[in-house]
Amino acid sequence: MSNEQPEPEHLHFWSFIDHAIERTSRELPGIDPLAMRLVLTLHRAANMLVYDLESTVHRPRGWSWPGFRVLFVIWLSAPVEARKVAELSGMSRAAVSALVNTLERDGLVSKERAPYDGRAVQLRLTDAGLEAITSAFRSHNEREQEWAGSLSAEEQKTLIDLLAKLTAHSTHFDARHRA
Amino acid sequence: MSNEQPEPEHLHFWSFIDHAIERTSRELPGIDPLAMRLVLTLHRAANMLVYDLESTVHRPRGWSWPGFRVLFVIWLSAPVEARKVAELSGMSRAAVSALVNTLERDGLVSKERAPYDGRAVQLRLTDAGLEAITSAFRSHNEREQEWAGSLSAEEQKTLIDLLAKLTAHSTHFDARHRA
DNA sequence: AGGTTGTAATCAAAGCTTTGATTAATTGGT
DNA sequence: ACCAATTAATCAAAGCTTTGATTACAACCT
Repeated sequence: MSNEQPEPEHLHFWSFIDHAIERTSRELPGIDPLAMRLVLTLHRAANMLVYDLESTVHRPRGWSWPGFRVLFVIWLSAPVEARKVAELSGMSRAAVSALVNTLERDGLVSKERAPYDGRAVQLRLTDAGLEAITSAFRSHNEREQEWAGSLSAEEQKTLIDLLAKLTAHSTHFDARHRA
Repeated sequence: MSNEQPEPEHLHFWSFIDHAIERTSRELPGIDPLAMRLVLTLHRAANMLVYDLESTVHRPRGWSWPGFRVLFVIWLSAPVEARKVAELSGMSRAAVSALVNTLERDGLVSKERAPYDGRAVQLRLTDAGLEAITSAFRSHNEREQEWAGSLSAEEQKTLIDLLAKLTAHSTHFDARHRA
């Protein structure tokens, strides 16, 4: 395995996946290049999407993508326990706890002890939080439409079905998940 | 918009996307539910994949997914400037700078000033870094095969093509990207 | 009632990421 | 030769995330 390829100038963002697959499957036996391309492509697509939505929709409003996700879940299920927000959003409980602190500091979320269980905390949106999430959500969905518009409705459905199948089957080989 | 739905106990990870789409498209006119489902499904699939790979392959070896990504890029393009690593991996230059510091501290990467440009830094793997990345990459690809195995080869190709189309077309509506 | 076990939330330490500012070196125009 | 504009890397501050430990409360069992 040589580290002395002298021409990384010829590598670019769009060609790197091809290069990586060519190089690794040539040099390492037993690699599955299709699985590798699937994971690299999926990760890159999600990253680009998140970066674009965060920088065009959320940061200009003064908040983050994780903050949006938490507000979104609380909006659709309030009053809701912090534990549930973690489950629904796919975050850890500690991450939700930290995030809710900043959202509470910014006046978007209110927190109070559950009357039926002294351990649990119930979360709700404040009026400002409700105003913020509905406005941001519209803008967010407009941007989602820009992205989805790359594909026909049929293609979008196919993509959704394949992704759903991928995640559904992850339960068949004991994929690790949070909590 | 009522926040007083009293039964978030009936919401669960797998049904939340359906609930969110039903609720938002009922209450907010002009929302595109298909675009929304596409983005939610894509984000969730990528998150689950990353979480599983990181917790089964990388953390047990004592490193992180971002560390793996940087080692991977350096492996396939060394000697390479930090700026190029940022471009190829889709990270910011500052993130690469910070990450390379920890990889250097851990003895996996070496850093030296480029002879032809006093600003640039050239990165290479150390022997330990090369050993680490080849071993981790095999294990990583085995896990990728578990995930990809949920789909037939034809389905995998279709999924890759649709994701590639999505990202390729992102250039047509001035999607924001790093650097 | 008392004690064990389990669960919700939070804390602590470490790491990654972001934006914006700073430093240093190169390039290009005059 | 000189000065302005770029460019590479890094720094600084703030925020998010992770794992593992801690605190507080609840449930169960005898």
